[in-house]
Amino acid sequence: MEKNKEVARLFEKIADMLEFLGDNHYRINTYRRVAEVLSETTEDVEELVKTGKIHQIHGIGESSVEKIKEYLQTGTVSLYEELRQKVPEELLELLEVPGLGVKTLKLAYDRLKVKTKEEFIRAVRSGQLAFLPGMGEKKLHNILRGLELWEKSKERMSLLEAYGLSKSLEKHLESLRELYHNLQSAGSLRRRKETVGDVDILVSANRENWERIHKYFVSYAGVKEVLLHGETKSSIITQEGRQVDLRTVEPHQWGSALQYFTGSKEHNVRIRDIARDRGLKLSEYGLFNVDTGEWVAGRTEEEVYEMLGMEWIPPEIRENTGEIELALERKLPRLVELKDIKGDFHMHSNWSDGLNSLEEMVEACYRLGYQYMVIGDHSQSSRVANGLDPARYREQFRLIEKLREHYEPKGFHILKGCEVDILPDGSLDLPDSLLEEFDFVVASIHSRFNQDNTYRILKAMENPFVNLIGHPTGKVYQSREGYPVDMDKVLEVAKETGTALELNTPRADLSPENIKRCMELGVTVAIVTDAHAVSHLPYMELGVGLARRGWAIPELVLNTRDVNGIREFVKKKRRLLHKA
DNA sequence: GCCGTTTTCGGCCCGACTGTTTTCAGTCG
Repeated sequence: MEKNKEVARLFEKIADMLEFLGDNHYRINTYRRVAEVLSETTEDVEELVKTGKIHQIHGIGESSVEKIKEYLQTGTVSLYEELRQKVPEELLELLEVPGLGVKTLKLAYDRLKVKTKEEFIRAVRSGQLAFLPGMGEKKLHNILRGLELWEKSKERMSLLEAYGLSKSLEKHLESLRELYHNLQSAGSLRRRKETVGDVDILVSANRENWERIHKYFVSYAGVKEVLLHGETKSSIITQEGRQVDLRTVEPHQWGSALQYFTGSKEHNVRIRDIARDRGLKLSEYGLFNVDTGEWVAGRTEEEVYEMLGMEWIPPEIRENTGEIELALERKLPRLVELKDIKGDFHMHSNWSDGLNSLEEMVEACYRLGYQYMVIGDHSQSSRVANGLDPARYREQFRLIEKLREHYEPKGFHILKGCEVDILPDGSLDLPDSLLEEFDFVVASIHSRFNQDNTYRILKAMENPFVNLIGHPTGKVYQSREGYPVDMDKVLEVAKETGTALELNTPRADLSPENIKRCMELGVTVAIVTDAHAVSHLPYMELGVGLARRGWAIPELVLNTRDVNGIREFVKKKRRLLHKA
């Protein structure tokens, strides 16, 4: 799928360049749309061209197909080459900076003759930019802050990016399957941290195969630079500037190495202390008797923890925040697992701002083995997201009812739902008379992110038809801090009203601390993917990991209930609030 | 540039928010 990303990146660049030149924005938007479709599709672009299926994809027209073909044949597109002559390509990379747009870059280019990222940053820091029309003190300050955020975000990647990258490399290594015993990503990715520095892939194999494995690893298509190429360790930098390390160990070292490279550092320091107290020494090569130097354990992680007198500890909670004490007493709670998950509550179709049709989303959820799904397209006030008005929801109901005839007999349930906007005054974007007809309602804030929004959330939870508060803190990783919100009050009212709080996987906006508090107070959490395409649905695995970091137990995770349990959850709140 | 049960032209990307302004421009979702 590297080719899909390459072509998508190229179309994205063309769009940016056209925008810089002030081209027709509908045309620009088309290029962006093609890029999006290509990067989200699950099929290989070369295959799509070969079979001619590319012509059937909505949003990709004749002109785009020609450019894709040209790229696949020649490695570039003539329009792109032409644009490069007219546009300072490197400068446009700064469009990633929050608060910086094409107009500001153009202004600096025209007036200050700024052509590179370096030159632009220098112009901002030296105050030169301030002399340009429309540039006040605050604007300059915001650009500086944006630059800081941008530079910081380049240091670490989001969990989603790291996950995608590791999957891609795992797939690459898959063709050597007969050469190794085990393969797994370790480090903060395995611990499901919100941000990941670099991806660590660990492989156990017989020593004679190591050389071939490393050689093949560095031949990955997305490599920009090979930092290190050895027999036990190799490091590459990808086109996106991300580092991936590969380490090889012998099969009998697998468990101790996985334990060692998973961390966290704090957890491992404590674990090694415990080993020392028992006359043992723990390293990535195994657990050894200090006196005799004899190898004691290391084949599996379970074996290592067992020899240290404790039960196996899930990677997501290895932070030395109490998990070791509980493991020694063998009193760790059973955390929620992917296999407990019976459905997803928040996703979009192309009825609003999703990429795939409702039919495609339904089929994909069915194939994931879920028992149910909730479609949750945006409501009318989200105009950019093509939100639905009551009439279109009712039209969607009819389609859902039709699809049910096919899926219900298979034991798969399609629940009518929506993601209704919580308006500035805390009221909802849809009338109660319509909300009542949904099987499940998600309510979210999509405006006024800079103010305290506690009152809006509380008011929405008081509505008997609202079952889940979408992305309750408003945080979006690396681009938005989230609005101030009084979590104590939100948790209290969530508990009182029987409303669940959303752990939104791509945003990672319910922190492990907040999830822990939900667990302590008995507030139900729902893990959702907020999928805008079929390809996003498997992120559930990461959502479960994020929940586990907050020590989430199955009893308080809504997705572990069966469809009757969900209907009961909805009914219970309606009964409770109607009485009041 | 793409699309079409209003179909080969004309509509699609609108409105909030912020900041620099005195009536508007840039960014973002």
